[in-house]
Amino acid sequence: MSHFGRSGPPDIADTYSLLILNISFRTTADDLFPLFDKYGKVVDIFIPKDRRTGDPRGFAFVRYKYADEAQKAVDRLDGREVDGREITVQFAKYGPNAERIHKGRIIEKPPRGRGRSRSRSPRRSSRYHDDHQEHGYGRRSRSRSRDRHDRDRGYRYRSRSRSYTPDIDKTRGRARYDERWTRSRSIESYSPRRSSSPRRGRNAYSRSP
DNA sequence: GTTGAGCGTT
Repeated sequence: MSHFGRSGPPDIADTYSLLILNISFRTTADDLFPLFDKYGKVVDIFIPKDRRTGDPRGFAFVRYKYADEAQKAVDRLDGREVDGREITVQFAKYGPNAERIHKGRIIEKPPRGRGRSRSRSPRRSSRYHDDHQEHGYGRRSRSRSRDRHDRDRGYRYRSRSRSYTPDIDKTRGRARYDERWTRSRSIESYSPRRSSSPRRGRNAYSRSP
């Protein structure tokens, strides 16, 4: 039975979330359920996936009903070999709503609105500190190897390409692909400034020695 | 067919 995550989170009121890292990309909740359920009562299992490609990111969340069972599972399944890879089991640090989690359990949010003294000065101290954070999405690259793969292919392709005739066939195929991408990109974000630099392209006409 | 630091939903 794999009705996990089929209808969203069932109940995260009194449940302890565990984070499973270093799992195989093909590992599913069904594969982890019998493993974690053996050490305790598993309430729900969720494996986040990429919304663009839809591929799993390589980690899963297992929610236990009791903390003692979760702790045991961490101590037991942590470092276990699953699907040929060693998985890492530990308590979740953050929550689904970006909330803090203590010992795998979500900390209740503080009541807002009522009881808040608005008579206080509007000046805040943590504001400046938070501002120091980087505004850009400097997150870790999900797959740096994949990028390298693409780049490597391009590099090899360029180095290998030394003829003029066979390029036509490939150029045509690539042109169509680029057109499709250009159309998609035009809708998302259009940069007229960029297009207004045809000179650069001509200037960058570097001849291969 | 692949990859490998990290923190979450139809």
